[in-house]
Amino acid sequence: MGLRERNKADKWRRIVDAAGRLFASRGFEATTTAAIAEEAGIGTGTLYLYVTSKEDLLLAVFRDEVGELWDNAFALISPEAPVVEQLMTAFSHVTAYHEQEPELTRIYFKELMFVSPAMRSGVSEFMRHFIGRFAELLDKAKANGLLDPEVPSGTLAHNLWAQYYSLMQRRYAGSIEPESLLPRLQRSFEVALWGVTRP
Amino acid sequence: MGLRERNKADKWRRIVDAAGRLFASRGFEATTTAAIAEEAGIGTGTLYLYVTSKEDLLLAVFRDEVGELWDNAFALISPEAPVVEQLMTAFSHVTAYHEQEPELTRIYFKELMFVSPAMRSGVSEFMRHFIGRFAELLDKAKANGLLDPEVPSGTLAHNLWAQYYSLMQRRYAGSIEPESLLPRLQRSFEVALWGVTRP
Amino acid sequence: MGLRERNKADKWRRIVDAAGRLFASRGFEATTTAAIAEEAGIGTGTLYLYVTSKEDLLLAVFRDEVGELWDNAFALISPEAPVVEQLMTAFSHVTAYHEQEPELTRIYFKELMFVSPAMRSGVSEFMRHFIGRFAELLDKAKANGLLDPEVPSGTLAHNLWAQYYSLMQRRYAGSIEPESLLPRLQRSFEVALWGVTRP
Amino acid sequence: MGLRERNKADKWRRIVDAAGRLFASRGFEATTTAAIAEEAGIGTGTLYLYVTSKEDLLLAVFRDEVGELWDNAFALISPEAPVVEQLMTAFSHVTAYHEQEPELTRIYFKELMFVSPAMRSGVSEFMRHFIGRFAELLDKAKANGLLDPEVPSGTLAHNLWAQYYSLMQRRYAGSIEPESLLPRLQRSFEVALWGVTRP
DNA sequence: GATGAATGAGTATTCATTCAT
DNA sequence: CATGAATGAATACTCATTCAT
Repeated sequence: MGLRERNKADKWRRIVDAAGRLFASRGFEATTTAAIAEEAGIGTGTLYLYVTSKEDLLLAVFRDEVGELWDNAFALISPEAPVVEQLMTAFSHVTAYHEQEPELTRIYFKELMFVSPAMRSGVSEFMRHFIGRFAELLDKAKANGLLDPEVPSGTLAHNLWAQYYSLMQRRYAGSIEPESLLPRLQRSFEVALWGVTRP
Repeated sequence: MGLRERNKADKWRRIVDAAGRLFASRGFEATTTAAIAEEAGIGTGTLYLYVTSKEDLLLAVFRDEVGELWDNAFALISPEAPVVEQLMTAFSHVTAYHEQEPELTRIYFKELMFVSPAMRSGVSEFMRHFIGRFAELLDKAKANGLLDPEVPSGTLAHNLWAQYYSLMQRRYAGSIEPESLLPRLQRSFEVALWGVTRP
Repeated sequence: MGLRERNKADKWRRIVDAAGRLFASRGFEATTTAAIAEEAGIGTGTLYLYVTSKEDLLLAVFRDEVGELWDNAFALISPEAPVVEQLMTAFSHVTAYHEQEPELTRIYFKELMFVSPAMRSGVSEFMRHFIGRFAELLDKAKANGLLDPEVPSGTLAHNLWAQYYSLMQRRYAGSIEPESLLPRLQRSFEVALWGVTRP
Repeated sequence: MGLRERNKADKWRRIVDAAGRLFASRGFEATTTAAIAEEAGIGTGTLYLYVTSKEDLLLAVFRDEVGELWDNAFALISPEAPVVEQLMTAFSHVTAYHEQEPELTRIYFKELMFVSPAMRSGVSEFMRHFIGRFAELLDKAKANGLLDPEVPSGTLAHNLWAQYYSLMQRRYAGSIEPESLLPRLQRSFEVALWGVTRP
């Protein structure tokens, strides 16, 4: 990596960090691109050499933070544990993290679903990736005799994700209390897997 | 009903109809409250004798239209049919209707989840009501021997609703194609009910 | 006074009291006529049977409160005291009272000077009246040998009033500190009367 | 002065001129910021790179116009003339000018006294500056034997200014006739200086 | 006398994005 | 590569007042 490239990578880091900090403390709309540029120590115009829009910047922050978060979450799973336990291990790690930055999380769930066409695929891809990893998890569970081998892993993974997503949306829209999130999630999973898990 | 009351009810109808029409054709943000008032044939200030905000108006339109829609959808169900078929009868009625007004539907799924605190309970209540009706449907299915009586109806109803909601959000965010909506929904339901339906 | 008249006088009292209370606590612009009507226990339209405008109402409150205030202030004066002392007796009574309701006082000095043509004479008359009483006070002082008999009482009274008014405006515009008001006023009067008072 | 700086100074001039013209012809409230921007040949947003609010703009116009006006007024004074004559020379110049733009003058006296906290110091400073110049004038008069050296120049200057200000407010509130302004002012000054001027 | 439903005018300001330098 | 001055679109909501009942 040359000096120029290192310089560029460094700026990119400063931008993503600055944006994350500001979004978390002020909210998405209340954060101006000028403030982000200043916090990152660059000119307002320079920002647009790195991203195409403010939304794009949010996506970058999201991918950076939440991608790593899920990677860590998957690493915690014991493939021999009962399926619901496996799921809860991963999801409770993620929700615990999100609870530390409720404002930023709120933004993710509010802004990221209805995003401009250009960004849409970025979000979809992200989700597809992790839904895919859940499908793999389910396949492994089948191999370990923990799950009915007949049930389609892909669709089941989608369903589980939808359960999670729905609950998180309601949580961060303010419709359900923080403390009821995990119990509800566990019950959702238990019911979703009712009749297909093998002792 | 006295003259004044009839007059008031009539104005309310004109307002909700006008708002629905305009939201559907121009979108939520692009529709000005002044345009709604004009379309309804009242003064701009009069609008606020009936509604506390533009958001409140959207909620009114939603309740008015979608409430009836779901009432009709439930009326179509044959309680003796297999559970997935029952579900698909109701949901396909609803989705078919929504496909006729994609812009308005998009607004519902985009705007109505993250609504200001004052309106939040209105939305939650609406959903809880229809999720409750699905729970009743499941209870009946249990009584008819179509469903494992052990599985908790309430949580299962929530799960099914989350499946629907998730798919609709992706559909109207532009992430999945219209024609794949119903097949995906059916597969979701089949998997969600896997191992708990009784022939 | 017949029952009807008493009723009317009673309502008028309730209106002026309500308006005074609300102006003092919320400010002039922030107080709606509807709120005043409610506080007074009458209908919104009824208000306009007693006043012609919100401004008119402010003037009524002003006359009611400040008229009595100045009457009391003049009653405190000892005509044999040195002129500056006489003045300070009256003015310090008035300013002390005003300091208890700074918001309302602010409104008087901000709103009442530039009032719509219809109300203008009401305000002018009020001031002329009390300036006239100061002129009388000065005439008495001349008779008592406390003041140069050559100096025109009317113009001098106007000057003293202008000194007071100017200081009060600055005080309630926030340009000078409360505690410096009286010392400044006294110095102003001393200089205004420099060379014309007789020991 | 570089090109960019000249460009900026030029824009600032165009803005202040445009605002002054529009305020004078339409009034303060009736003048929209959009109209000012258009008249100045800049974008509506650009205005706010030069000014923090519409009120701030009014203050700028005031300082620009009235500051120069008073500077010219002081230049006309002959320090050897009797004090009242010196004062009238300056004040009559100012009032004559103001009479040419009564609407703008009305705005100054109505809006500028009760201004938002952020702007307050700007107004105070302006007045203090010119009151200070009157104090100097009085000091010179003392040196020339025209004024009792005992009387405090600062307070007397404040008093004279209050006389002027009070009369102007009444004039532009519509309470006194244009033609009576100068005679009243002269009488006010004569009485204010009664017993302290030396032949 | 009393009511209160209806009216409708009216605008400062922000900020994502661009592009000339 | 980097900058930051310039742009301009875009609108919900309040509330004093009236007048039909």
